[in-house]
Amino acid sequence: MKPSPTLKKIAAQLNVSISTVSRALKDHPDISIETKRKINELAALIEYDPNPYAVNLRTHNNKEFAIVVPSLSNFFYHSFISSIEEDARKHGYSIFIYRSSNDVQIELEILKNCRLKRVSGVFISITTETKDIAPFLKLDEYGIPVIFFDKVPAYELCNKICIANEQAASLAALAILKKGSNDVLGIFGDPNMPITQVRYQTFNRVLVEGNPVIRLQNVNANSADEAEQLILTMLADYNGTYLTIFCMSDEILTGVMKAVQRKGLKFPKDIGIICISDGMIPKLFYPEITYAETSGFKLGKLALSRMMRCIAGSSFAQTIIDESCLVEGGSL
Amino acid sequence: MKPSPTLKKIAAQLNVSISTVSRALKDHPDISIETKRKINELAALIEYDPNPYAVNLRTHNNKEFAIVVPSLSNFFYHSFISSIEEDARKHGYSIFIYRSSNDVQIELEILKNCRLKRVSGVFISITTETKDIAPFLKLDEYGIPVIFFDKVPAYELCNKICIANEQAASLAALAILKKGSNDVLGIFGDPNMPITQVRYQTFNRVLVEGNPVIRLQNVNANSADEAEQLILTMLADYNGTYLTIFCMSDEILTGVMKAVQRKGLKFPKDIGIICISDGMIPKLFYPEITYAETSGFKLGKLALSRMMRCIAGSSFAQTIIDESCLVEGGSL
DNA sequence: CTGAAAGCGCTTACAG
DNA sequence: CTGAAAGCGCTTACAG
Repeated sequence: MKPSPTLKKIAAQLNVSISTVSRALKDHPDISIETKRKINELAALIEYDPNPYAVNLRTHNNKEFAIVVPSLSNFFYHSFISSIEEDARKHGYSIFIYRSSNDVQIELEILKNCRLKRVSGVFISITTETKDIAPFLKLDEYGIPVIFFDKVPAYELCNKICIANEQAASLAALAILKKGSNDVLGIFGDPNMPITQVRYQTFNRVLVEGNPVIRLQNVNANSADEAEQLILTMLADYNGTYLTIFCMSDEILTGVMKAVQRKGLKFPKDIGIICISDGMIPKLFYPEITYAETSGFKLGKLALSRMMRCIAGSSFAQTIIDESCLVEGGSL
Repeated sequence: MKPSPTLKKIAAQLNVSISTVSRALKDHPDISIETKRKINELAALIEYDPNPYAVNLRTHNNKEFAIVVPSLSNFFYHSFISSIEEDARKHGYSIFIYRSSNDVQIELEILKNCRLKRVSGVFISITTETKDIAPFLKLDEYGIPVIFFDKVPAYELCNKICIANEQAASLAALAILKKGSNDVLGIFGDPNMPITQVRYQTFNRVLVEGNPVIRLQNVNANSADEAEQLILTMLADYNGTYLTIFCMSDEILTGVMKAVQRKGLKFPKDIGIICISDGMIPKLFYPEITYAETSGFKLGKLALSRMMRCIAGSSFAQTIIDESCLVEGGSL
């Protein structure tokens, strides 16, 4: 195991003090040009680079962000991570990835880890069970900014970057109204999750406001498989051309598409489909599925720029809502 | 910004030396039970945790792995990352994520970063342009084990965890032979990539060995869109029931499925499809696509266990090839 | 323009 | 059983 070059070694070789080497390498104005030249030359030659642990011990400044998500097998989070990574690298930051597995206990451990490592900032999508805001405030006390994204706490005095759930649900409802569909089936995820509630309420409200006599039915499914079974059962005798299905998420869509394909239904002829999605799954089908977009990528950009402002000193808590938009496929 | 608790503060409050506190907290046998009790109590109370930067400066042991991949928008890498993260956390390790964007220059920067941070180990899937093995050997000189996975260098004296490309291609070919198909279209990615070459050669060899009079055509596509256009053109007049298509990757499959859906072809009746995949995309369709499995998840498990052995002192270079297996859908 | 010294928070060989 | 001291590799206020 090769020892790393240090200031000490450079100093010894050039018969100057460690202080001088340190200053020369950071281009301190006090040091003479000639000394700087000599030192920089040798440093380049032996590939000196400061030990970040020693630096951090003095300056408390590493360049590391942590991203904490409930799950890693999720396209939305991937594009968020991907988006952050891209910009972070440009700013010289490295990224820690942590997964809470939607477990509050693990989440706490991770937060502690972030605190111990004195990361420069934390991006987190909290678990569905997270009620206690204290551990986050604690990070703040240690000067570590926390940016919540996607799944955010109700607590107001914090930085949140959210998907426009209401807008997305509303856009989907409006698209259905515009299409003139009179029979609508809404399929939603876990009814206890705030995101489900918001999407459910908005979708229903907009739809009924727009068409008071619409025939609207809503169901819940906790997995793609459940959604598939539900649709198969509900459409057992279906051979019409009138129904429009709204899928709250990619997971639901996946199950619904399985059922629709199994029954050999064609859209938009036999059945209409619209969903809220990041866009990856909808584009796998032909015709592509029409969706209201929730972009992890755009969310990442917003989150990072908010983070950089926090690091620059802004202590102002802010909630930013990313705009959604309708992406038309041929499924409606 | 709250100052962190330190050994010094504990020592001062209890009128003992810093050394004693340090030893007590790590349950050193020298320290009396009573002293340990007092110290541990106070430490727990003020939530003391050692500063990892100070520890590292002394012990050169952080618990951090880096994962470097060419791209983050890739299901295979995600399941690899997800797999590593899971086990790493259990061992107390944190994960840095780096993306090279398939750019050698960025890859070099990342490797340097890993060296400076003295990570405990690096998992890397190299860029298609990476020729120079020196930067990796350098990490090794600094005592940082490198585990290559998926895209690995030709160089022999290193640890590689590979997908069973030959086996997967062979399994796909055998499945087609078993099915008795006489007309086969193989669609492959970038012909300059070793992975393409291996899959191409094996697939063709096994198929022709098994059925010397088989009608076999091969084409290349560099993207899903290109694959879609290719198929649309080639199948412009197709209305038979004889063709079987082999897709080398998820990306190719995505394009092919677009075309197949567009033309309204049913499998397995009108057309047969088989691919090499991690399994996510094939399961979105009905019937599900039959595929030879390449599991990022299993690869991750293998890579991590190899890494742990390297850290434990094994300097033995080893190439491990993950087994593939055929997952039957209804597309063949 | 340069250096000696203190200190960041820890660990550990040495001494008692 | 406990402590003083050296040192990991750096930065920076102070002195000259």
